[in-house]
Amino acid sequence: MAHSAIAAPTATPTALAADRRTAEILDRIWQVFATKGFDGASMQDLARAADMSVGNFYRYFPSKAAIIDAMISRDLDEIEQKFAVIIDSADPMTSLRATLEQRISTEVCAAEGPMMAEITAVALRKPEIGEVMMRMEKVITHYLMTVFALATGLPHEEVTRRFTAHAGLIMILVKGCSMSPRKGGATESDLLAVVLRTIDSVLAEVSDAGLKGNS
Amino acid sequence: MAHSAIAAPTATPTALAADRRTAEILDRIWQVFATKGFDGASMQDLARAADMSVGNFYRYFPSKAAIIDAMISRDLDEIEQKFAVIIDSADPMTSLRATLEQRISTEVCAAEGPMMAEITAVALRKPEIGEVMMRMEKVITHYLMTVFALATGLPHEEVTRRFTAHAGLIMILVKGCSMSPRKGGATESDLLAVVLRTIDSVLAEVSDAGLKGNS
DNA sequence: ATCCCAAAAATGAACATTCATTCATCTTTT
DNA sequence: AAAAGATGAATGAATGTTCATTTTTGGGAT
Repeated sequence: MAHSAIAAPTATPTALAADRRTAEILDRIWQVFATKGFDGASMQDLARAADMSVGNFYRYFPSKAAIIDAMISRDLDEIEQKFAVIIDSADPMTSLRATLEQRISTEVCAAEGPMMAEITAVALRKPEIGEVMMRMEKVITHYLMTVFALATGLPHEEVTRRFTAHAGLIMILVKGCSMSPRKGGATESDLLAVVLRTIDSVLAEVSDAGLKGNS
Repeated sequence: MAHSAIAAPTATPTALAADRRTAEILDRIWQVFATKGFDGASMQDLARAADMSVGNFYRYFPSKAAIIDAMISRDLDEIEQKFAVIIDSADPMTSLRATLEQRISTEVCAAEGPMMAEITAVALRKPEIGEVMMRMEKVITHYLMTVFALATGLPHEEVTRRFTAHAGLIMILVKGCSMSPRKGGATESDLLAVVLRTIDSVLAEVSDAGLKGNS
């Protein structure tokens, strides 16, 4: 019943084409969700935004939940790519910090905050989507643990035991920044600075554990 | 056009009765919003939850936005009462910390997180509600500044200049906690501890500014 | 190149619901 | 009995979903 709307990349070229098509559709409709909300956006709205007929739209997304599902999967793909770069870098911790700073300060698009807020709200309301979101946070946490393990030299298991909550705090901060009401376009620079300092202190705490443990 | 759904308490006894009535209605319907969302909840849903006819319901709330408006005003009233206690206490900073800890760790109701998430999402989507929410955050910030001023002995104006961003961070943390997905019922205690430690360090930073400035 | 055709993609009208909003009417209060 | 409170059926517009039909695509045979 609960299946990913974006199929895992199989060998079939048709499947790849379909994936590209759904990705293109997502590009066109995500703003509708951001501006009208999950229930506020009608299937006809979405179909029109995707520039296709209603009937055809149903061929790609049988429900709104499937769309959110696909969007989250897609975000996750982006995040995984970024983590791959971070983990491959010479200094993963510094690289992570840089990525987080960019994520916080850059307003990728004015509609990204509302989108994140909407997904968060829906996740708390609909269990099916809540699970998808939780999976995403689990994966992100896992990557963070990998970075922490690399940076401290501690075993992955110990890092997980000690710093999972730190990962949770970081995710709250990043989310909170993108969802904070923007006036001139970006989050107020003062708030941004304080949040960034907080992130630094969280990361420093992790790094310190590595120094002490490896003495 | 933009008016508060809960009228300011006038001298008329009728107005007081009306306020009590709307408050009672809010008590009955806020769960509907939390479980179905802003657009997902229909007027008939809300009227049924309020235990009255649809037509009568419109007499109290001419629109959904008016309901959210009233809910925010009501939350603000609660918050103002808490701040009144904090400011009157012997050690406002410690009292603030205690209140924040309670706010973070207590799950007042299972539906409060979804409600907060929903309001946040709607605020970013509908400008009319965004303004109301911003007013609320402005007021909260003002109260925090008052506490900070009391605790540091610094003038209100200087505190505002230096620590408004700190207030923003605190609000992000509190919001983030109530909106983080709960598994067993409350937020994971580990995450809670880390968040509380962060709040402590933010408050400590403010207090330190007082010690240095008053030397 | 050309023709053919089956599979896939795309259409949009149609149907049954549901929703927001109104209002003539009834009931309670003062 | 006047005023305020409360009712719920009625209306018209929107919405989710389906499906019979049309269009496009891709590739094998001529």
